Amino acid sequence: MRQRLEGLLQQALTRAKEGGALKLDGLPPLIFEIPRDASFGDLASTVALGLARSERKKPLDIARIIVDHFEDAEGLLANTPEIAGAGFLNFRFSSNLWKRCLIDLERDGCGIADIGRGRRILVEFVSANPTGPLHVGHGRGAVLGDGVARLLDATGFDVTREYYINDAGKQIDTLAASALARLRQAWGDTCDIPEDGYPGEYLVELMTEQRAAATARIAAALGSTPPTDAASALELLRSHPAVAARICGELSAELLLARIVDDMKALAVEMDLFVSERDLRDRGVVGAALRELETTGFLYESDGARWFRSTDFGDEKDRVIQRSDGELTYFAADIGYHREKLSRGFDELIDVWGADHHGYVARVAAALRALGSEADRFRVLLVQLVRLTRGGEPVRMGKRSGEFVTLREVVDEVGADATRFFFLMRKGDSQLDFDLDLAVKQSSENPVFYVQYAHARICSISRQAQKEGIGMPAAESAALHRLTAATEQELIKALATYTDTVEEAAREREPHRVVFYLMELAGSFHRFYNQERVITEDRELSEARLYLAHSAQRVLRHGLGLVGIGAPETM
RNA sequence: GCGCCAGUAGCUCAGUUGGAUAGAGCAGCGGCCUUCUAAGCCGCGGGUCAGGGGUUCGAUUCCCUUCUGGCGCGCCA
Repeated sequence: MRQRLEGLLQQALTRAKEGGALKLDGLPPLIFEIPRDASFGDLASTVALGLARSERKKPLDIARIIVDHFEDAEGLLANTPEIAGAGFLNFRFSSNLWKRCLIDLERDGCGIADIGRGRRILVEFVSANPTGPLHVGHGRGAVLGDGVARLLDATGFDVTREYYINDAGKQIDTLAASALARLRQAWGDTCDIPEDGYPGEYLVELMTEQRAAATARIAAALGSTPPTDAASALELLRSHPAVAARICGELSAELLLARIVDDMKALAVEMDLFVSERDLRDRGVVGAALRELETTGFLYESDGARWFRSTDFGDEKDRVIQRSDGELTYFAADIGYHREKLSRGFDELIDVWGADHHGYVARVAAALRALGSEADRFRVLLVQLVRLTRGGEPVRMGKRSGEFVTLREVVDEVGADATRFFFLMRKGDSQLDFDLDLAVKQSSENPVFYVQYAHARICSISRQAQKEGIGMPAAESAALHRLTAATEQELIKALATYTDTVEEAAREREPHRVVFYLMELAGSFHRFYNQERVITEDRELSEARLYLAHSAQRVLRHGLGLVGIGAPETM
């Protein structure tokens, strides 16, 4: 919608400049906004207000100049732009222009602009350690990352979705020790899991289930025959704890990752790539990154450790990348990983992290700068943790206690659509209260149904129309000028802002804007539906309304697809 | 103590790179189905945009400050 008007306004400014009426040193931003009050027109621009200072003229005078140079050869506007208030330019659309807006929606992808132009973006998200099932917080990150990826995809970016597997380091060691203890327990041993191990029930189930397979794998690694009774199995596990732990760690990480993948799939989230930390280390990626930093002089030794000079790029303090005991830090691995991302030729890197890691942003950004990347090629989207409540009572979560409501439980309870919708109803960096009782209800309080219902209603109208032999008119021949009722006008306007909304959401990487738009569009449709009948005796009017309803259906389906939610034909 | 994010209606939250009279959902009250799906629609009430100062034609939006909440500040991951 904005796009349609931008050209005209730009031309007026150019003419004014050529005629010497305006100086226009730089390209002024053409800011359009939808006026709150319909009496101010359909679209307003504040460009005259913005130019006041640089032109050293009164906003009203500038507005006058712009209007004087304004030409509308195609009759897109209902009248010449009005000047109002301090210098607003108010534009009122002609039915001709509204029609074009609706026709635009018929193009591929609803006519959304190609703002990406094929730029390659890597979106890394979830990346949960394979040490347990996903919890609700992971789910929010998964849905946000996936939503951003879908948005970028729809706006012409070449998107890759990636999951980084932390399958090396301490957490995996802890998992290995915990899994081994559970395996021994499964054979009847009375041993405890380690002090700060993973106490969750899922590991008990997993290792009980995998008792024979895990033990056989350990035996195979040791070159011995698989034990058949509990006594010899325990004998094997006790006499070779290191090998047993390693195998237990590998096996459980493998199976837990498979479970994570399955949990994401249940939420309609799928990755293009999985990158293993261990694999990166084995390939020498981390070492290469550190050597590069060494060569370029960003590393130094102090107190027996090696530090990265992250303060050179705005971090609060320098960070250790190799401890005095020779062990590389987690940060070192992350530097390697991000350098490897750059080496794959992406134009931009997006990481979705839990907000509790925000202190980490500056150092990774610093590392990327040190490796030669521009500052704006890396962006972190932070997701606040989810506060889960049930019956008003907060549900305690956390791997420490081993008791938490898993993402899978929530999805099984309320469905993928509602779960995604709830997660995307809030801005990523604001806290989210997820009321399970509310989400389970599947009643009118649950807004996802409100939007889906609008879509299903339109499908129902289509079926009815078909039954009565009323066909969809071609866009050009539809009598859209007959759609003059207030609810019809409101619906047309809502539809016309769709592409603007999507483009804005993509630019800001904020899928929640699409969700809010869909709720508003659904509201506009429901009001229209209640006010006017689509199928009437008046053939021409019926077809025009049918065309309008179909436009709404197309946008609803597209928008729901953008946030990964189904568009049901019946409910 | 320092840093990041937040504070908007009873509750949960939007608020379009600073714009015109600050919005939605839920909760509360009252209406609307012989007609395309009532999981819907219409109406009513509800605010010191946490407080204070500054920047300017104009501030919920930007800057400073105070208060409150969450998180982060390790040779942990």
